[in-house]
Amino acid sequence: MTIVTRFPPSPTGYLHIGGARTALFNWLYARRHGGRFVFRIEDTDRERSTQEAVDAIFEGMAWLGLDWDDGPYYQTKRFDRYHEAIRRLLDTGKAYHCYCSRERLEDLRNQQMQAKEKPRYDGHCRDMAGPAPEGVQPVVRFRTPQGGQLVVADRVHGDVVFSNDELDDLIIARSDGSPTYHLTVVVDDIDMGITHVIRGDDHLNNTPRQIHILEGLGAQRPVYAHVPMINGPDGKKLSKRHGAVSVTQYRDEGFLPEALLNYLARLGWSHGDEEIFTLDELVQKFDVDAINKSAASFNGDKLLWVNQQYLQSVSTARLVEATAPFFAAEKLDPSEGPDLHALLDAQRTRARTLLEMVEKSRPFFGRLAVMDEEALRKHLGPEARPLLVALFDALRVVGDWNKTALHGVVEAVAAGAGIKLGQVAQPLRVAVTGGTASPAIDVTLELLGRERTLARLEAALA
RNA sequence: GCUCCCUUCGUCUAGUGGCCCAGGACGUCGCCCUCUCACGGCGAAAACAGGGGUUCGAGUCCCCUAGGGAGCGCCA
Repeated sequence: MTIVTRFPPSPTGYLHIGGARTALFNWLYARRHGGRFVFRIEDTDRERSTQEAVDAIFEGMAWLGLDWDDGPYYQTKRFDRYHEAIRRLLDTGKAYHCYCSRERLEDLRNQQMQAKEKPRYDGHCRDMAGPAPEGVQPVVRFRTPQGGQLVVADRVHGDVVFSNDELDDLIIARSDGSPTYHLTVVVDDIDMGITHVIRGDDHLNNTPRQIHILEGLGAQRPVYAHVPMINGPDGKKLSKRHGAVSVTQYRDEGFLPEALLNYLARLGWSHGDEEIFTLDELVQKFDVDAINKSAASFNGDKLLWVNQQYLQSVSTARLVEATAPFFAAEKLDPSEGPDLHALLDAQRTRARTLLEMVEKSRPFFGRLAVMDEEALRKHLGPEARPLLVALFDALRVVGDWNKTALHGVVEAVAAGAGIKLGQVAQPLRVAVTGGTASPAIDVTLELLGRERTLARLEAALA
């Protein structure tokens, strides 16, 4: 049997962290088993669905590299199928027309709430005999079996039993004839041959209703796996006030998609003590049975660490490619600086994001815009002058401008002055980069190049 | 309110009755490396929500309590 999973976002906003993880799990599961991953847009809520949101979701999926084998399907283009299903349910007596007014429903609801009961439809029209009321556009309700229980065999939660009496006869078609959510998902999942439904556990309570409809339509139940939610760092529901929730925000902040994916995979899922997984490893090792049951809190520090791990291990070519947008955003022209490969290799252990990597590379471009005042005071006082002069003279005559030669020069100047390497490296560093932190001094000088180094030393002396 | 779900260090988690006076990772702190910042190495503090059972033995099984979450819409 081919395994078919799906990701069905409703386009009411960007692709967020939680959705991305759900998509990832479905994608991984399909890839792992050589199955198919279907992508579907649940846009039946025309009030809230927007084209911008559809585009944003595509953008997020593309950046993450989560591709699908089937779709995208749009529910708004599948109304014929939904009407057909509703018709069939009506014809087989598994659904019925309900003429109750919204007012009656509202009153019923209030009464039940007041009596501290669970609000649910009372089945008023369930067995209505006689002619239909005049001038009322009815809704269609599903006839939920009464009595007995339904057990959802969930791959992460185990068997969850619901008593049918807790469920009421839900509306599957509105009075304007349009289908509602529970009906559309079920019809879609049947039509698209979905074998595994992996989704947030906020849907666990909805599952028995959907199973009833599904079986009412004569279909086989898929395998269900309800994964725990992702909360904000404070353990509360993830929202904008927690900072970045959209995956494209992470892209813009300088995270590598593979790092985000790695981090997300480890939220609610684990494989022994392993932390870093390549995508291939994830595909190989991911399994819904290893998903845990409790909600996870999003931890930005750990994401930063994971990203840093990737920054350190990724190829230099990848770094060049990935930092390009950030150089542009920071208004730095890579062609006006040192060899990019060498630069990025020197910075890769010093940054946790691509953005940070580029920001820290600023001294290697153009002229020194900002100088760290405190560093200047501390390292470039009058006593540093003779040192800088010696450095300038020695550096000016360096033949081959490379790390080894430069290291020799700095060492020689230190020896000449009878001081430690650090005592000359630090003033030099400040003079030449404007700050106290940079790659090793010889590497820094090499990256800067002869011209820039000498010019800055001269400026510092003046 | 009713129903369902969840509960191991601050956080992500390992753990499927004895291998656990609970392991790894992030973060924190200390030390080492070191020309700075980092990387890296070593080490420390830090948890089985509480209470009852079952068992020779419970983080692991059962029950209760507490706390958290979700669902209960002519939203998805």
